Amino acid sequence: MNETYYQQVQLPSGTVHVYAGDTLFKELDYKVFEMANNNLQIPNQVYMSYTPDVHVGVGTCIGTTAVWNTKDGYVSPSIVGSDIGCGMRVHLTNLHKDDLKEVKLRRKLVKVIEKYLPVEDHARGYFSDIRLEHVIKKGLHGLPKKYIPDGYTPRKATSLTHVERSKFAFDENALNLFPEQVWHRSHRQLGTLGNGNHFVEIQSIEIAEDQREIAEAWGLLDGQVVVMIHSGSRSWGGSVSQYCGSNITKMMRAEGLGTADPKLLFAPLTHPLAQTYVNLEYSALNYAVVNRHLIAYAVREAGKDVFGSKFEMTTLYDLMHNYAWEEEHEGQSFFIHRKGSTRALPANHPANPEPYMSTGHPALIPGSMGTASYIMVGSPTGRANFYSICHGAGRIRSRSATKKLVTLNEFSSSLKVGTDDEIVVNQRSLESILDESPQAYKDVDQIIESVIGAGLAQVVAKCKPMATVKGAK
DNA sequence: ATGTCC
Repeated sequence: MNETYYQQVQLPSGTVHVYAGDTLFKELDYKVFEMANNNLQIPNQVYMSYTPDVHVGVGTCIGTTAVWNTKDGYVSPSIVGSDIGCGMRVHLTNLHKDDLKEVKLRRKLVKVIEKYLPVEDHARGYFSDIRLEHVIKKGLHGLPKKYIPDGYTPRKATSLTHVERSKFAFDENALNLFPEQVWHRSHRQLGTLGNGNHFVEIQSIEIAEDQREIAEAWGLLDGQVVVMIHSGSRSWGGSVSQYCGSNITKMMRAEGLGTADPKLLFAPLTHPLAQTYVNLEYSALNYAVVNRHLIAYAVREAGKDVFGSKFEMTTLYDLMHNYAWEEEHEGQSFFIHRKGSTRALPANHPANPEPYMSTGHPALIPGSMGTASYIMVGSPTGRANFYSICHGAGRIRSRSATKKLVTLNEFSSSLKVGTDDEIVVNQRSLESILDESPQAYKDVDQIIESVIGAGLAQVVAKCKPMATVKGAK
C-alpha cells in the first residue's frame, strides 16, 4: 500500500497544506480545520500548512507554518503563541552511555543538576552579575564572558555561531512600555526551566546508518551522552503576548477586523501596534536563547561536580519552534510564522550558520517523556513547506483528561521505574507531572516517519532518554 | 506556557 504524506485540504477560506501520513491525518480533530479556516481569513496570506503533530491551540493550532510577503504582510500574535521563542538546545558530552549505566549515578546527576537549576521555585535563578537589559537588547552578546566558556562548541571555539541567531536587533524604545515589576520578575527567572512540557533530558544517541557522514561532521558518536533542553522566554514572553494582545484586540474591535474566533489576533505589519509587537517579540527571542544557554550552563556546572573538571558539554545547536520573523527565499522577503514548527534547512541554504553550511543545521525534535527524541537535518524538497518540520510528538489529550485517564502505575512503567533502565526523573512525586505522561501525546516515531515520508527531513540520530529534569507547579 | 486570581 502506498502511504500518502501530504495533502491539500480545501476549506471555504482557502487551502491548508497538511503534512501527515494517512493514519495521523485520519485521526486529526475536525477543530484543526475550523481553526485553519479562521486563520486563512487573515488578508494577503500566501501559504499555510500543518505539521503531522498538529493539535488545537489558542486562536491557532500548534504545528502551523503561516507565510506572508513582507511588503504587504500581517503579524499574528496568536500564530506565534504566548511562549515566544520556545525551542530546543542540544549539547554533546564526552560521556558514553555506559558511564551512566548505574541507576544510582543517574539519580546523583539529577540531584546535582537540581542544585544548579532551580525546579521547585520558578523564580530563584538569580544571576546578579547579568544585566537583564543587556541580554534583552543583545541576546547572547549581552552575557558576561564567564557564561561563554571556552570549548563551548564542537570546534572548541567560544563563538556563538551554534545557534539559530545569537542576537535579534529591534527598536529598543518599545521596552519603555514595561513596568519595573516585569523586569524584576524576568531577571529572577533567568536560567529557570518553567513547567509543562519544558525539560532538561540526559539522552544517549544512536546514529542513523544512512546519515553517518553528517553525524561525523557534527561530532556525533554512537552511544554518546547528550543533553537536550526545551524551554522558552518564561514570563517575559508572556508579558509581551499579554500587553500586545490586549492592545491589538482593542484595535481589531475598533476597526471591525476579525474572524469567527475572537482569540485570533492579527494586524498589518505597517500598523504601529504590529511594529511594537514585532519589536517586543524579538526581545523575547533574545530572552529565550539566553535562558536556554544559562540552563545549559547550570547543567555543565553540575556535570563538572559529578564527573570532574574533564567533563565537557559542547553546543551542538539551539533553535526555536515558536516565532515570527523575516526570512529570505530565492531573493524574496517573506514574513514567516512558525508555531510548533521547526525550521530545517538543507545543505548550502544561505541562511545556515557558517559551521553548518555544507551539511544543513541540526533540527532538534523532542519526544514525550520516556520516548525518543530526534536530531534531524532538512532536505532540499522541504522548500515546498518553507523548510518547516514538526516540533515534537504533539498533544492528543488535555492535561485534565490525561490526569483522569492515566494511572501512576502506567506512568511509572513507561519510565521503567524499578528496572536497571529506569529513566530517572527528578520529581519526588510523579503525580505532579502526570499530565506529561507519554499517553498524553501522539507517537513521536509516527510523526518522524511522516516528516521523512513527505521529504522534509532525515534522521541523523535518535536520542534515548536516560534521565529527565522537569519543573512542576 | 504563564502569572494571577478564583
